[in-house]
Amino acid sequence: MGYSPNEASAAVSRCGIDAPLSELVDFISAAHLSKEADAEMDKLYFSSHPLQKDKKRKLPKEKSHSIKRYPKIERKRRDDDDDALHLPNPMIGFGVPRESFQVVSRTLRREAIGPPYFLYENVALTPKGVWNTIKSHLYEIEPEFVDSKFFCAAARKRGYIHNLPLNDRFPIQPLPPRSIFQALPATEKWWPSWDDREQLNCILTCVGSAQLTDRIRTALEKYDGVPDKHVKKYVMGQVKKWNLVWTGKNKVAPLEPDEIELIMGYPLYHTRGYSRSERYKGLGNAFQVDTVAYQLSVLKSLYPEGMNVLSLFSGIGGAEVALHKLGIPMKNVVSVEKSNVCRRIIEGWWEQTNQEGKLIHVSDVREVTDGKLEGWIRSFGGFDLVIGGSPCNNLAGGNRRTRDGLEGEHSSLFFDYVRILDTVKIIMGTT
DNA sequence: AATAAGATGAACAACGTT
DNA sequence: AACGTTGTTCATCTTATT
Repeated sequence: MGYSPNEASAAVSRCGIDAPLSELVDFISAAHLSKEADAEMDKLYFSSHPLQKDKKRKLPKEKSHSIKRYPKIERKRRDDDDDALHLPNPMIGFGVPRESFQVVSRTLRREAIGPPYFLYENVALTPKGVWNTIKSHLYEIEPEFVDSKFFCAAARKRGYIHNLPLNDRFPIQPLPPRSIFQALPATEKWWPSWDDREQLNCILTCVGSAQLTDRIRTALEKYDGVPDKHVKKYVMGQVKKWNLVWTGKNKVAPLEPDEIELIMGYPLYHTRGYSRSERYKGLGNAFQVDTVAYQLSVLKSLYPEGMNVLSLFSGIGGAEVALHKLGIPMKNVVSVEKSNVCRRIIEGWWEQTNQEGKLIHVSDVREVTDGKLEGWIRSFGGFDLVIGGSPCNNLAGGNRRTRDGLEGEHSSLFFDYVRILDTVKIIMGTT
């Protein structure tokens, strides 16, 4: 039962860090560079997506007499009491690398304009109305919904609200592998032809059980070649639900923590030294580094001397890692994180990467009082970036028990993010 | 006491059909 | 327009094991 150290180290060698890059996802190109920010926003969020339109157009045959190309959207626009946000499809936000569609400008309310810059993150698929509430507390800025499958080998649908510039974004180099085979080359020899996955589903905090692996193996061993239709369907359903990969004949297994570290954009062994449960939890709750870094990349030219960062709900330090990988120096970082395991992970990383800046740890957002903020701001000369994703526990689809919305026990800490951001802006005199 | 393992659906969007 | 189908999801809790 469980996974032996041998399996674990074998799993490390499954990772293809230096695998060459090639196109695997079939992108539809579209050249749109709009100067009309508002028109673009409207197109992006209140109508069908431009890429989707092109996709439709490229289909060989189309029933052109049909008026109902987007029945759902039409229905929504009529019915909804503006409590449902439109998720872009494909979920590429204001643009992703290697895709010509880009939104390069937008208009923000005066009180939303930085500095300080800020970036807020949470899961895209919340209960209805949540993102509208979040948006209403963050200067009515339109969320940017991005799926990390455009940056790495796993899906990760997230919403980001930020006041960052949009022009001249750039990704971390080298671009990470985006297919399963590139990210996990050793799985290819065991991969059945009838498993058509090219990318993984979202990395969660829990993994599939060994019993499930056994059940799937038993089901497959009855067959010599291709299994029956219903067995195939059962297996595909389970491997997708639990994000399993092929590690042997008729054998599937969950991803190893080391593999997840690389897919999520962290250094290998970023979370090493802690229990598997802690590693899965920390990584499952984390930023996908490349995705966030793409949005933060515009700060590099603005802060060549480095930044003062207020990192809320830091987790395993996704924001810090992203800035570091972008080559943006950190002068002072105030990192707020409840879990002491996560705090130690950040501290370890801070040491290992020889950071010259100063790291200050706070264990609870409620300890971040006006007075503390005032002290830091006086000492540093202000925060340049306030970044963080508040707890998603009560919003996430995987939560069977307490998915009770933004007012839930943990997710309501969002309002502390708002409180702290507001206070920082007031003290810095930008409102 | 810490850790691992296993069991536990529903909400919601996307897509298809009628 | 309406309705059914398919698919995805930063989790929580209890129990067993170390």
